[in-house]
Amino acid sequence: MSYQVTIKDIAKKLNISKSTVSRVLTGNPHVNENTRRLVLDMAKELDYQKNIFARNLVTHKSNTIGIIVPEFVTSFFPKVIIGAQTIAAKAGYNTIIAQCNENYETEVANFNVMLANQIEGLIVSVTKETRNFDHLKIFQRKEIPIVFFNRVCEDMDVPKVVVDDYDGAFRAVEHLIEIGKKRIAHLAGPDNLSISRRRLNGYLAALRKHNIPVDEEIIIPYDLRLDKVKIYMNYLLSLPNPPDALFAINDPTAIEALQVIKEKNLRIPEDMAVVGFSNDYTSALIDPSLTTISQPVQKIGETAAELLLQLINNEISKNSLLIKTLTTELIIRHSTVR
Amino acid sequence: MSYQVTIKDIAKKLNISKSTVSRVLTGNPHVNENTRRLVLDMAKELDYQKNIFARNLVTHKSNTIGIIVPEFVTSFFPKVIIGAQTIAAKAGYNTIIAQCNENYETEVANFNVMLANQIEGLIVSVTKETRNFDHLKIFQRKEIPIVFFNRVCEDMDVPKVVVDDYDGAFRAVEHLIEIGKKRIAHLAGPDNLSISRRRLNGYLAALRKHNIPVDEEIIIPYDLRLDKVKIYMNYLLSLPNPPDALFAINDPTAIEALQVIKEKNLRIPEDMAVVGFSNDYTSALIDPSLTTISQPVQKIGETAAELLLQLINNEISKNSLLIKTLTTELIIRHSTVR
DNA sequence: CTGTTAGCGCCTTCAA
DNA sequence: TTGAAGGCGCTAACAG
Repeated sequence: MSYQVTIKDIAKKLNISKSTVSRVLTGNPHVNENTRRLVLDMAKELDYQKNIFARNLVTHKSNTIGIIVPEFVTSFFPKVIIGAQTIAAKAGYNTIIAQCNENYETEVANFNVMLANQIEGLIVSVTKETRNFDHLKIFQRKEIPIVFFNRVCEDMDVPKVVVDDYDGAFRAVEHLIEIGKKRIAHLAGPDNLSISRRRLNGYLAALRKHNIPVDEEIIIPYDLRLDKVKIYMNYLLSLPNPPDALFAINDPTAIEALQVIKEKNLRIPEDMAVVGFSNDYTSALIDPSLTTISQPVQKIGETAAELLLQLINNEISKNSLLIKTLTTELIIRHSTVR
Repeated sequence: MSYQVTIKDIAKKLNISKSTVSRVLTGNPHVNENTRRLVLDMAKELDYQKNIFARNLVTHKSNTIGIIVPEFVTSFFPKVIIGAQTIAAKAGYNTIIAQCNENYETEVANFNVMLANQIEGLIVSVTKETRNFDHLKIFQRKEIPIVFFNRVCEDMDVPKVVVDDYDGAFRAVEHLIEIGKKRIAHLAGPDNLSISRRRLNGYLAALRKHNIPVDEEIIIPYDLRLDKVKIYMNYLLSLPNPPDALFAINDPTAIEALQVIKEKNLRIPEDMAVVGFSNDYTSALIDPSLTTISQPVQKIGETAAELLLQLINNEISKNSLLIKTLTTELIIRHSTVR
């Protein structure tokens, strides 16, 4: 690391005390307007950059928040990050980003990185493997505020930003019913993720509302590993009484399913209609284009960051069981309507 | 920020000196095996976490590298980051990630964030707007090593990780020629990006090798704003002598182009064959699937990080004009071959 | 092998 | 309005 200009250097050059220089640089008002100018000019001239490590050490503040996401492959989480980072930056906060490759161990490791960096608050969406939340509880013990989004831990008493998965799923399935489908399968997510459960419940509610019998045989929870989709679709399509529609937990799953259906030369949507969830970039482009539920991705990140900053600044109580639910939108495309 | 356990606390509890505790914690070998155990146990018991700000302050090392990417929307850059982060983590380095929304001002701001965080090295791919590189030169002046990847600044004398764009483009175009195409258009990138120029050169070389005349009329550089693709495609297709194939600078561009061609009810690949570059997630899924050049995405990140760590550790000279060129692969799909 | 000491660069009393 | 001094938590000599 090369030499860095310090407050001492500025003080020496100007032949004044370090404390005066420091006052100017911290925005302390009790400084002569003249000396302030002098210091500021000199700081600029020397290209002074505050040593944040020294500042953090003495102020016990890191001015940094963390974001931990389960993966980086779909565009969903990166877009959420953009939203969160924008808000954080406006408030003068740095952001540390970590992704977990959908791996629990990595998640725990990332939490420790956050701890080591003394972040003032954390925005999290957990991996699909995460069933144990002890690593999160350390943050609560240390009173570092946390905000969940998307994949939340419902048992934990912290603010969450979610979309109305129940309602989205409900409308997705109701749409399938409205176009005349009678036997709707569901490729569900792992039930440790609350989004899986909420979407499943929306699915069930829509069936019930329209007096369609629920058949456990065609409700398949899986671990979101896309290579499994083919197996489950083959199973569904080989049933004596196969489904005429599919509601998939998310778009990648739906897209995988579409490939299998196409390989079998079944007609979409006549033989099998498909709805996904998320409105991924790809969904509008594939053939047939995918009917799906879109989420306000960037807004999710913004909302989470706003919430977190309020918690950090004690503008809202850490214990307030705050859940921000954003709305979704049904986007109808050719996988359900020709 | 809540109370943090310090070396002092451990020392007090064990009634030994702080320096001994510190020795244990920094891996200094000159410590009695017995006291070492004692300290380690107590550290664990108290859940001690080293204050990295204090450590960084005194060691003048941040143990952190930075990665700046132009955008976060396509999966390319996030995947590169995964690769880089893996290598960095193995070497005990933290990673700070910043993305620029393809915006020059944001890029400059992000460079300052990196500076403020005293990163020991930086991995960068610049935005499509970046034509001025002064913000990079500050790093050279401070002797903070930089490694470029993908979108590099060729004038700067720093190591770079690229794929063989020239060769990839060459093979893409040669493939079009081999399937019988005679008039191949090119939607090129902005010429401030070297990848644009290298891919253009590969295109030109392939034409020349096969004695196909170069027609400037059907070589269109554009600013990578996808909404423009429609305009350019309409132009190309309305020419009195329209092209029978297209080589697009990247997959998103090619995919946009496919949409336009399909809307016009032209046959792909008979009337118009298309090749992209990158092998994005979507490319295999759209209809027709897109022939493209795939890049070893994660490997790019890994290579960049390895290079950077070597520079940081002075294992290679900062001035060595090092360019790592990774190879690409032609992936033939239905947009060129039925 | 262990303890003492002196800072790293900054902020913040306290006194002038 | 300014200066001097102490300390944040840690590391790294220097003694012993």
